[in-house]
Amino acid sequence: MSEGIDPLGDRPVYRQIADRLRQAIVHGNLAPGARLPSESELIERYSASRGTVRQSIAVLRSEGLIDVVHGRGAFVRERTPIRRLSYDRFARRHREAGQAAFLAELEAEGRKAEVQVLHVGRGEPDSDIRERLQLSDDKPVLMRHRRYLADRQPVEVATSWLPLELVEGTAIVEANPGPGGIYARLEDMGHHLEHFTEEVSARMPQPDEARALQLGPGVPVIRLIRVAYTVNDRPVEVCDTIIAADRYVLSYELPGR
Amino acid sequence: MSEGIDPLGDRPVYRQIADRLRQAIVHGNLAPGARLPSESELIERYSASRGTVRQSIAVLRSEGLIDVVHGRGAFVRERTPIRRLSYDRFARRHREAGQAAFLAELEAEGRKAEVQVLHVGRGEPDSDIRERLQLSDDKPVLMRHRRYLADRQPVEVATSWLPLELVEGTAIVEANPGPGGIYARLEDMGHHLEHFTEEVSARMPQPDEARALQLGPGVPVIRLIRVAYTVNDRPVEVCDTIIAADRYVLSYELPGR
DNA sequence: CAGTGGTCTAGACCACGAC
DNA sequence: TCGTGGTCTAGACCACTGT
Repeated sequence: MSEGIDPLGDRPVYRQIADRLRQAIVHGNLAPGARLPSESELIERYSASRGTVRQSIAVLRSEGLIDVVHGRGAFVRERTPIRRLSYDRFARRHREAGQAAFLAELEAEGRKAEVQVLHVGRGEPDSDIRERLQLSDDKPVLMRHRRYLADRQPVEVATSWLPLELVEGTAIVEANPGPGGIYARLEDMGHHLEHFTEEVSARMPQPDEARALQLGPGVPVIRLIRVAYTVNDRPVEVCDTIIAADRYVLSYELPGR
Repeated sequence: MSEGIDPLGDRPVYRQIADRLRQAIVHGNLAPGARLPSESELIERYSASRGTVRQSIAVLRSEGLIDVVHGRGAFVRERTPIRRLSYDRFARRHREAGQAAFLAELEAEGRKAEVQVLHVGRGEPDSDIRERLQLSDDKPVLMRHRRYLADRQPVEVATSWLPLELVEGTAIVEANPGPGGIYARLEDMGHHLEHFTEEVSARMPQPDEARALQLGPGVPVIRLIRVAYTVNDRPVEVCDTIIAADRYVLSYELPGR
């Protein structure tokens, strides 16, 4: 029973099988959460070898369409747009209310937010980060590395870099910088944050990122590099964030002129 | 010669091989453009079967680290941040200068920009697009589908949706809407564009997107949904853009308060 | 032509999950 | 225990790239 597969066609068998399964998924014949036919079933249905069938499964995996669980089977992944970052994320009123951006956002949605401070101390940023900080090579830099969870699921890891001479001896070098986070502390110190820039790109995760964010295969990450500027366009912080792309939507507002 | 691979370890052999190769890539021992050892070489070096070696190559492929060319070999992918969208992308002065945003940007960088209008006509948007347009189901919608190239390489495909009753009989329903693009035409008609929102997410491409953008495996896409508003927060256009993530960086500016 | 990667097969053993 | 997917092997034939 070749079931409409053409072993002699231009398109390889494993792709033809993947096409069939993909069709079923996007057309809803296989709903989110549904189990795909097992490998044995596919072998029989398409008269293909196990290797070929597994290759077709790998295609759908790399497309992020399914999750495969050892001993259970392959399942259509749930399509969840989930959350969004707002463009007024860094409004001063949030800092004054004693809420760091992440906590404020999630609390507004009734979610449980958690911040894990993984490391705080002197660090050596990549040259492009240092460049954004406009800091010469001999100046020491503070690194703050942390992970953010929403409803116990990791959603992003972030690394902040600040000139050490600016923050030495303040709460910013502590694991817990106090209410409102480090931006509130910078404001306390008279460093008013005038504007921010954000650069957004996307790529596949590195293995350590996939681990830290518990990413399934076929899930990319969004990389967000934010620079916080005080008066005179002086950069005071660079924050390098890796976001699980299946759990986030970023939202921005742009002026028309 | 197992070359330090442990066939009995917890970590599967193919992953151990992938780890070695990845190390060489990120540490620069294998520079961008360099050729990886051939499958035969890896088989010998690690005393593994061809299947296992190919599995390790597949890992690096799915991570977007290498490109494999039939008959030639596997090559370390070039890391090219390339271009960036600016936050003043929709400044009115560009429209007045008769330049649509994409063309203006690339020209400023000395690149060759091209726009291919693939389809213009009535279309049926998804319900979430219609929702963003704030248009009831019975109202007809104009669809403009196009592809953008930079230096002959496709970088994004975009689909714009506009209320048909707003644009019927204007240049906006033509393949070529004239200097400054459709935003300039909307302004001509008195629809001043006051602000825009952009939602950014990322995922792996669907097969048709991979084809249209000539994406290699392991390259995600950025999805950008922009809504253009005229006075009274009235949405006049929704633009749904799929961007090759290895060719773009998006750049935004945020106020501090 | 030789060397490369692309596809496919048939079989083996292992590890996980559910009953 | 049985069915599931995870890993690995040895071999085959094909298609593309370069000389």
